[in-house]
Amino acid sequence: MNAHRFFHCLGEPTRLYAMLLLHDRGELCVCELVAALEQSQPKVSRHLAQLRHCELLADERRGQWVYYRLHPGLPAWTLAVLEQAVEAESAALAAMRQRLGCAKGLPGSSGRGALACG
Amino acid sequence: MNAHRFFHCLGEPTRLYAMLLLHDRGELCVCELVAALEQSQPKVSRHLAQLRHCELLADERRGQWVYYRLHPGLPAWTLAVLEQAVEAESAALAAMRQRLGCAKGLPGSSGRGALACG
DNA sequence: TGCATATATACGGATAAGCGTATATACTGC
DNA sequence: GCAGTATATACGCTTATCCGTATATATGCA
Repeated sequence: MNAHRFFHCLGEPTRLYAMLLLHDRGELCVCELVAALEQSQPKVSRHLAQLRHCELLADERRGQWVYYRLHPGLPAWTLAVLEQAVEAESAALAAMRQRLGCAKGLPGSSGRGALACG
Repeated sequence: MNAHRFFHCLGEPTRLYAMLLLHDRGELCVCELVAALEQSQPKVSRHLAQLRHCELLADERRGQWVYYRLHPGLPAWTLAVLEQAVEAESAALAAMRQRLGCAKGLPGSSGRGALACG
């Protein structure tokens, strides 16, 4: 894993936030990411594919859904970088977490802590 | 300082290595960076200007030379990221340090530890 | 089989990045 | 002023990046 390649991947907001969300939640399916990121499905899917090709993410199909997670082979320094980014982007991350909580009709969610959602 | 902007700046090898060298050495003039990075002067200068505009670097002219250093206003998390990158790029960094040591005819250097240079 | 949902990809076009070359600007010392 | 060194920028070009839209593929269920 090359440092400038890794940073290049994180240099685009949709990719960075997807990485941060997956670091935070362990795994998420594409439609959850689409909801949390508030971006179009093709756009999110394309960026996920790119992160997958760079081996920053791993995917697994489960029925109708494809779940993404951080690639298990990521070196420790990349995780340390992500944790710094979590700190730097805590506000944006909080908003995305809330959108995840509010996401309805997603696999396994019957309102996942969505008590405060309008 | 926005995380994806910062990562975007580090997503290009010349810029990343310039940042790492400056993190390592405190300050360097452009011709030292040109020597260490083994890239053309206009290329290095352009990337330094970009890092300056993004407020990742600060510059100071001293006579004929312009010295660059990490911008004093950089938030702590960016420095923590750079330190992770130092770890990831230690081999490349070692080679660049050696080229710096060997650089002759540079301001203030009469062969700065250049004993082992061919 | 046929339809709905989830996800991926192809296509075309706009914009941004990056580079080499040439040149401009700034400073030094004669 | 002039020559030499250091640095910055302009120009033209090529390639990469990113996006919306449309469509293809995969799965589940009636």
